[in-house]
Amino acid sequence: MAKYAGVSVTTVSRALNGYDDVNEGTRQKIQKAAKELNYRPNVLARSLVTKKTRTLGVILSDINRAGAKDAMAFEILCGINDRAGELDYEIMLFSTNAKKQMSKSYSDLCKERNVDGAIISGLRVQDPYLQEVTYDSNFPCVLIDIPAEGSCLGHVTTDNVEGASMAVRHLIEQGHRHIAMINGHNDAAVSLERLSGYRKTLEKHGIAYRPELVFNGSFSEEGGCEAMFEILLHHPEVTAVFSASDLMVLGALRAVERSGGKVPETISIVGYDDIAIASYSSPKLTTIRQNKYEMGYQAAQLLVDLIEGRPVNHKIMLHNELMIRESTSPCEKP
Amino acid sequence: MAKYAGVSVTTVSRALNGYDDVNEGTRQKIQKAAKELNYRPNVLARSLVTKKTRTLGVILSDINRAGAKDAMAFEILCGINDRAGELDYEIMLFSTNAKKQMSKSYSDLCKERNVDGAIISGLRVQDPYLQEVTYDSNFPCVLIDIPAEGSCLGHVTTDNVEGASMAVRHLIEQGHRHIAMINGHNDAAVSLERLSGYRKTLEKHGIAYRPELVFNGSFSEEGGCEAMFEILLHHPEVTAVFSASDLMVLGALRAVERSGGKVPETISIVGYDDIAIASYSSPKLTTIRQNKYEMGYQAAQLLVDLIEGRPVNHKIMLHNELMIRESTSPCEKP
DNA sequence: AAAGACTTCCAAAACGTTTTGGAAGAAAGG
DNA sequence: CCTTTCTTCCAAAACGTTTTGGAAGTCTTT
Repeated sequence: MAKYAGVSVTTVSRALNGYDDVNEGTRQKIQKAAKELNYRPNVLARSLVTKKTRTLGVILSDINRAGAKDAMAFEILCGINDRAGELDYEIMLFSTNAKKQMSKSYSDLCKERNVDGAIISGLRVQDPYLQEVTYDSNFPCVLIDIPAEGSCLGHVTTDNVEGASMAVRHLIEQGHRHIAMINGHNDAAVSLERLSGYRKTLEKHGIAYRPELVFNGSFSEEGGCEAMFEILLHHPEVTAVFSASDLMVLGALRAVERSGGKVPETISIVGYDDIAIASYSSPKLTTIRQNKYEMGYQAAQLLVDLIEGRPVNHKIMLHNELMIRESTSPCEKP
Repeated sequence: MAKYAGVSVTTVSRALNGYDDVNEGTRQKIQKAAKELNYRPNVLARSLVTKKTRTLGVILSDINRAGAKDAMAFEILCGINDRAGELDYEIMLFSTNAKKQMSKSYSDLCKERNVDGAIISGLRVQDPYLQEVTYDSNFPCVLIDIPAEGSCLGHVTTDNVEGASMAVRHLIEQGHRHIAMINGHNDAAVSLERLSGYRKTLEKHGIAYRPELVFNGSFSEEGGCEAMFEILLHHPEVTAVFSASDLMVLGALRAVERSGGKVPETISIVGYDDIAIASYSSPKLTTIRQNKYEMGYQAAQLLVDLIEGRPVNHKIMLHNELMIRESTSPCEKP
């Protein structure tokens, strides 16, 4: 390329990168040559010297066969992808199968592949690999729904306390007084926050918080189903349920149906997330809508800001929205 | 690292890469040093000389906000991700926003980022960028649902003729004789194949193929809704519809409901894809299940085989499966 | 003891860029 | 005409590996 244009490689580099110590005529000549040869600078070589790859690592633990139902991870990914594209960054998706998990941690992956930073979602709060990544305090990292502090760390989440509040307030406004909760697992920050919102709102409206009405549904359809059976069996006074995820509601729906009940007539349910299925199921789910796309979009923006050393707000909290559909109705018990 | 271990960089490289011209004692010493320093070889530098990045480019046109409903792209991605992980390849996701689309084509992206090969899905058959990638006949490339031939090209698809046949045969067996079809757009190979299967099966059972009963729903919910209105309005004799995608069925369902009909009582519908929503909608969709995960999985395997120069079957065709659920029933018109 | 065959190591080149520190020539100022 | 200051270019170093082509030492064979 340099020979073809009749100049040194230095000049090619400086011409193409817009430095001003190159004659406009020469620049033209070089650009013409570049076009003729369909020349693309080799990013590997460039990155080797600049130490920048313009690549974002993305670690999404729930990229797997099962995750397709609630396409949460996918929507987040779409947001990341769009913003990264706009900012001219590429995305490297890190898988981590069981085999590799042992030998190569995420931080090794990031280091080896030289990504400029990483977005992490879906990991349990206690995940050892999470610690590893975030303790290397010089590696820019944005966590989704996982609290963290550090100069190179970012945190994107939604207001789960507010979300849970809206859900429970909606049920209370419909006249419900005995409201159970199906929660996820305790290794998720969002579970604790949603529980707190549930409790706070109950108490604010003069309803005693009863721990025995909170069940663990481990964020799965199966878990939601089992939890709902528990509720129906042991707590017949319950007329409404707040679930920490729509997927668990889908399971709960099955439990209600099998026990001869009907949603929302015999029991009202409000979910969380607003997954795609929520507006097509029967009944359509009343739920708290999280803007997953926006979470990804903001995460990408935050990460790039972090990488490029701009001052940032380390924590971004998005608002949720109550979507009233068909799975809730006024309480009919006196 | 080399100094720390007291040997040359050459020896470090050869020791860590398992060459046999290094003394076992030295190897141990080097491995110990590597562990102590938490040394990871720089993939950029390595790739610069080996010309291999162990990275797969993935170009999924429908990675966007709208694509979340039918998470087809996502399931394919999961399959790719899993197999790539097993084979120790990483994945680079290529976004291509409108702005970039003009200046940088996919093949430029692939070349610049030095991926070893690419998997392409969701592009229209006529896409100019597609031509570009596939005409560079030395770049390993696997296309999903896009036919192509070439020594470095692979093609993964499902048997769409068979799938459409199963759908239509199911309707015929239920006694339906007037069967319309809602097809996608003509820039998708699968549309043509499914149409062919529809037509063939009709004729095989002595039912005349009527082109005016085939509508374009452009693979969208909205398109499916409009197509269904057309059918209801202008072809009251139709008692069953075969749709080339579940998403279009979702739209069609709305049209039927708004016109006062009922699925499957007044009209039977069978869809295609078996998206997640299909088994939760009301009624649950009878549909042709495509194993999207497997498509991605196979595509990744095929691409790696191509990259590593193994002999391959350039075309992989997966079978589909008829999922009978609630959107079809025996024909009630005489 | 010399020659040959192994074993074990390394220096140097190469990969394709960016960056650094000038150099050569032209223009400007005295 | 001699300095000084721009303008425009380039040679060389650097990035961190792998690969190539030996070199030194050791062991075997004659």
